[in-house]
Amino acid sequence: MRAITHLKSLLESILSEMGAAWPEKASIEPPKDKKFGDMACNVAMLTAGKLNKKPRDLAEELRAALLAADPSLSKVEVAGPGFLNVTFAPAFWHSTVTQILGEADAYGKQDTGKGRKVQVEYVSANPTGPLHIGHGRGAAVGDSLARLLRATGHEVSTEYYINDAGRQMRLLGMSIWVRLLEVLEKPVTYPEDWYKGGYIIDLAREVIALHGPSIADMDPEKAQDICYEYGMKSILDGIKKDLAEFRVEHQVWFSEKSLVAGGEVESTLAELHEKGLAYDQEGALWMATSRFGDDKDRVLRKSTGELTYFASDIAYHANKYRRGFDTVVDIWGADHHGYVPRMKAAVQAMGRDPEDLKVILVQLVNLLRGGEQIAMSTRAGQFETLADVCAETGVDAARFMFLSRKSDSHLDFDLELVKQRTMDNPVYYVQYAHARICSLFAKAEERGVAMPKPAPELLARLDTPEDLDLLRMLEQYPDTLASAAQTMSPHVVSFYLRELAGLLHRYYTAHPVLAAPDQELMAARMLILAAVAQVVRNGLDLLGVAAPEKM
RNA sequence: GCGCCCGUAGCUCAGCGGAUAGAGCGCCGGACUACGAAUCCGUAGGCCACAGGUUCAAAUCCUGUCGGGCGCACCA
Repeated sequence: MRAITHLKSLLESILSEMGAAWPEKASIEPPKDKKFGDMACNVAMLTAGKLNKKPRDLAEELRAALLAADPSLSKVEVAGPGFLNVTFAPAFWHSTVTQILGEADAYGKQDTGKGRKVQVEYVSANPTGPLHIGHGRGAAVGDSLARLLRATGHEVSTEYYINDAGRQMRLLGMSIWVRLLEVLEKPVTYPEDWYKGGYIIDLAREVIALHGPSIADMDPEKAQDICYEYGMKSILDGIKKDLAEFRVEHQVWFSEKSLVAGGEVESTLAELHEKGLAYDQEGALWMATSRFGDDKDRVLRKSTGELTYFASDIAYHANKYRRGFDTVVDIWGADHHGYVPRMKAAVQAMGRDPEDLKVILVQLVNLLRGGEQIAMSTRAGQFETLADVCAETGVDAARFMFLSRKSDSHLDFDLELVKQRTMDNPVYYVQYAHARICSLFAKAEERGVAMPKPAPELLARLDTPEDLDLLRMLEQYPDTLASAAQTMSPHVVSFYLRELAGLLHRYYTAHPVLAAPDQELMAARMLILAAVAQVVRNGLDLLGVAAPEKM
């Protein structure tokens, strides 16, 4: 981070003296190949035209100016069509160790969000059954994203929307009721589309235990209400427990019912009417979403008089903005992608920029065991639920797996692989890096070696290629965090950690620490390892994965 | 039929305007009388689905084709 911002400000001031501004598209980034130095910049190619110069000539001028401006640049070269390849003096990199150890848990945090209020709504599964593994992925992504946004200076609130009104809930009540009658050996007529899972039978038994068998003789509608109330509460409790177990916290649990009861849906519809964005046709109430780029208009209230989910979703989002959020992030299953245009339309109808709503689509998870696909359909396979999966693989492994892919690509989740404690399984590779360092420090303590204080003379001993690779990587951590937050992609962090862990393991085999040739070198190496451990810890924390000291 | 996402090493995936396309696994061959071998080192493996275009520069952007997934209800 420092390297980039530092270089950029140098170049900006040089360019402004030449009468050119920093072009938006200009980039400063570590080149793929180390032989091109620490940082490569393409600004000469992009501004040469404006200054009426050849890219390489401009690059040469910038090179000279850079070297004159800052002694911490040890080398600047012009390469290829006009790249500036910059190398920093080792002391520059050494100082990142001091910075990391000084900032500790705060290293990498930044205020790019400038306190923007962001809400992340995720999971929000209908309380009609336990969470399955697909919800787990959404939970991991949402939770990690919230951590990422907090670490970059956003004011984040996390939320779970409970669909406790409408048809699905009636179906839940009916399903329990039907099972209840079965259990009591009463005549049953089966409704359409009911929930057939085994847990429904358990719920039915519990209702019987609570209210007695006489419930079967009650007015069915009343009985179903009881069933629904009990079932929803019980299932929701289960969901909360599973999420807590998965280290996922929602600060707000928002009830759809409360929205309806509070009249917010009606008032939202009235507002749309006033704005001329809602109209009646064929006995239904429609919203003119097609005016905002949707394929067609959508129904708000069916001709039966029933509200659609879309209607309450609009009211819900209006409510979110009323609460003062600048940006609202919704995390949905990818099968809902067709819903995005209408929701964006609704946001615009509220007079908002469609960008104020960010929808992250999470692809469904393909659950495997040893390469064989496990059916995820209604038939309750024994490892289908999130809780069961976590019990088998552990929370760390499951979370890391979920966060190690782009969220919009399909994910193969192989139970055999995820629970394996080998290097096939990246979570242990990363955790091992941390544990390795910790156990080294434990050994040092045994031998009465104290953790040294960072000092430039000491750090100057870190001069091998492995040292510099590691230092550069450590310095890159804040940049990684920034780009992960900016693109809302937690997987960027997990890729970074794997790479950092790789460098650490290589370092570890290449350079003895406690057995270093002299005391000073030992101290210097302890410092760089302490910095690595700190960054691994910070990164894993963003993923909600533990950094164990022993494994 | 229309729309969205995706086709990158044998497998699972990064990279999404920049310089010779990367990682892990798997294969093959090496490294413990050194701080944890849950590790490391090395070899092999690619016309980045295909065809056009835009650009000084394309895996990356645009168009089309082919293949895979998902949506297209007065369902959620």
